[in-house]
Amino acid sequence: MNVSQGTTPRSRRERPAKAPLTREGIIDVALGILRSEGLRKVTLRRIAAELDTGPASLYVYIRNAEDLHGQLIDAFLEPVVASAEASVDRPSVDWRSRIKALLDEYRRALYRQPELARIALTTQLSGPNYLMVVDAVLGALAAGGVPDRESAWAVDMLLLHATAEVVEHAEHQDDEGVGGGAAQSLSVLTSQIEAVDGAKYPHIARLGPDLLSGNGTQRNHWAVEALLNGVLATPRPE
Amino acid sequence: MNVSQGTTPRSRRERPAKAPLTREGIIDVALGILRSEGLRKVTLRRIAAELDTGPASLYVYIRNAEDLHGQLIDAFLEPVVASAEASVDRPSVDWRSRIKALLDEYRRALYRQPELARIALTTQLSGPNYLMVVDAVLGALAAGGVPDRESAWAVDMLLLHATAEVVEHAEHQDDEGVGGGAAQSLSVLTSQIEAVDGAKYPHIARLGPDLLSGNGTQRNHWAVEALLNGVLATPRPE
DNA sequence: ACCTGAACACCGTTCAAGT
DNA sequence: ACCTGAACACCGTTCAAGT
Repeated sequence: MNVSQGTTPRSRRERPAKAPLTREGIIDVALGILRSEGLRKVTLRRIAAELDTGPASLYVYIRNAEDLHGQLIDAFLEPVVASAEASVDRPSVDWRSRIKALLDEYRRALYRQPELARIALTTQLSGPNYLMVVDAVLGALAAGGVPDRESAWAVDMLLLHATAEVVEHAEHQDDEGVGGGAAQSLSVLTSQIEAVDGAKYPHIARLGPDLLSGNGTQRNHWAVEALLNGVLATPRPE
Repeated sequence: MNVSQGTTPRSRRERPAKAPLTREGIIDVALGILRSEGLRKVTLRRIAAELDTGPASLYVYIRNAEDLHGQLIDAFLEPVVASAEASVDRPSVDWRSRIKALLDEYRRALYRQPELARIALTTQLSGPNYLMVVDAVLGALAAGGVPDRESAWAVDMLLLHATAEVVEHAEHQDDEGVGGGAAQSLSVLTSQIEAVDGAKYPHIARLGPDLLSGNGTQRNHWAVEALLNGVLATPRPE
């Protein structure tokens, strides 16, 4: 039961405070809203309301809204770390497969909340889970015989590529029309490319719809493979 | 002179309409605000005010705010196209150098307005200038002997990497403290990495500050080199 | 068809005042 | 030191009503 029809005006003490007013409590509430309603609803006003206070109170614990959003990413990276730790126990697995699995898991985690991927790109990540992912990738690169000098720059490329891919290909939340959105935009894109002026854009016209071929996983596995081959073949200057 | 102290209330017809109420006029005004005050100020309300009307009027010509923001990118890509066309006239230049120059120019254009880079990542670009950049990269890849099948996927990787790099490394506009922001955050990062727990993150600890070595151009040229080597060495599956 | 005033339903952040 | 009410200065979008 517990259905309350008609809002009591100004009922300030309906429930006990869900969480204490601490940094952790604030992040907890933010994660709850994020999981149930998406990042767009994770606003300072909303969090404050959930904690039965005003938005001004949060500024004792957080610097600003972006600071808070950045904190949320690390929590979403937990499953990636879990799978990374599992893979360390099985070092027999090919190092390339290990990196691919790691990055697949990383992308999967971000796809769960693609708005976070955009934030991951702009804010400097330094949470424990993110560091663990970086460390795991470095470990696999070392196992594959990639020298440290090149690994140092390669890990950035690999994670940057994975993050950007999510940002680019995530469903730009439609709020409506759940099915077919991606498929439709693909067909729109295909006809756009087929209609391209061959005189102005000869190479696009020549390749045509093959520019859009393959699914996400296929393209990504090829991309990672190419990235690794390139890293192995390209010494860092001087 | 022309100093008007004290605002006349409701002075609706102070100046003649700056631009006609058309899609082009709207984009023109938006570009003006973008160049002089940054993307954050390019709001529908602000544009409408500049056109002496209300924000509701804009919805006859644009679908929504994101639609408008997407339109602005192509204008910023104009210098890239100019340099691309110049390089086509000098096909003697090494194809790798041509791609590097193209991507340098592309990144430079986005760095002028890094907020646009973020939008470039999320919205499906199909403006004439963007298509021209894609075509130029494809042309250079073909000149380098990269097979069409691989070029089709490689062009995406190259531009995705370039765009993401801008999003990641752009000064997160401080609104204050113009100088030293990047340098300071680098030193903060360096000390963070030096303080990392070697037991938990052995690989990060081993590489240490070398993870952050090199400047943007050095890292980017190496990244493009590695990307190209990888693309040349990695056939697309089946 | 095009345009608009006004409203709706919100934002993040600051600050003086309280405890 | 911590917390708050209230204000400041905004947003994008919708819609009934006008022309």
